[in-house]
Amino acid sequence: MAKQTPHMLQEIFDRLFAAYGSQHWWPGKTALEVVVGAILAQNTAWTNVERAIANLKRTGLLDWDRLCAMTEEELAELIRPAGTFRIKAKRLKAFVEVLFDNHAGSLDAMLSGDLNDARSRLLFIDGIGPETADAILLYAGGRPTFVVDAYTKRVLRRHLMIDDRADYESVRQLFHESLEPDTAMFNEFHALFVAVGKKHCRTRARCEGCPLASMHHEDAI
DNA sequence: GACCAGGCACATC
DNA sequence: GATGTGCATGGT
Repeated sequence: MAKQTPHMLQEIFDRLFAAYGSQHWWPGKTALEVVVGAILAQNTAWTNVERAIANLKRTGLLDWDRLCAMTEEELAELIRPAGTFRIKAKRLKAFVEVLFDNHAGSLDAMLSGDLNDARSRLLFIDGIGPETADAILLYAGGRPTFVVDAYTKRVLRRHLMIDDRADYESVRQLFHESLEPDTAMFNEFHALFVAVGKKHCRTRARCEGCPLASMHHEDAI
């Protein structure tokens, strides 16, 4: 890991924000929708997640009590467009079960308290891995935890800031050691990684005009 | 018709 | 502890 990493992360953020501005991810949506979206989005294109959420809204089932009451099979059928729907139905039910059994149905209670404790509680739920846990904590709970996704790794890898096989926790650690915890900034930073990743770092042919182009760079994927 | 998309759990070596 | 595989839809 490069020693100048702290400054580089700040510089990357500054450059991306200057280039793309505020991304407004998950704006104006409820915490419930964020949680459902985070689980449905696993290894799935966001357009498919939106179809599934639209199905839940249309039938009036995008509601904690309704989700708790319905069967896994009914839920699976509604979220089918999101793909891996049987697995995701089980995961949503697992989340809702913990929410009601351990936190009296209060998402606020579930996501509050010591950040590491709250994170551990989420990770203990079947189907909630590190990225989904961090997405829920950051976007639904407003907690300052960094969400490391495929784009984040790809961009950092491409700019020689991480080893190609760096695991999730080590990359997250990098952000938490290098930057002051700041919910709004972490939110923005994650979205900016997706923006630059989609536009420039997906293939080697797209480096033209990349805001990070003059930074240390690896041409190979 | 591959290949990918805002992963995760589980099996196996 | 690292690597491989199933899950499954819709877009490119």
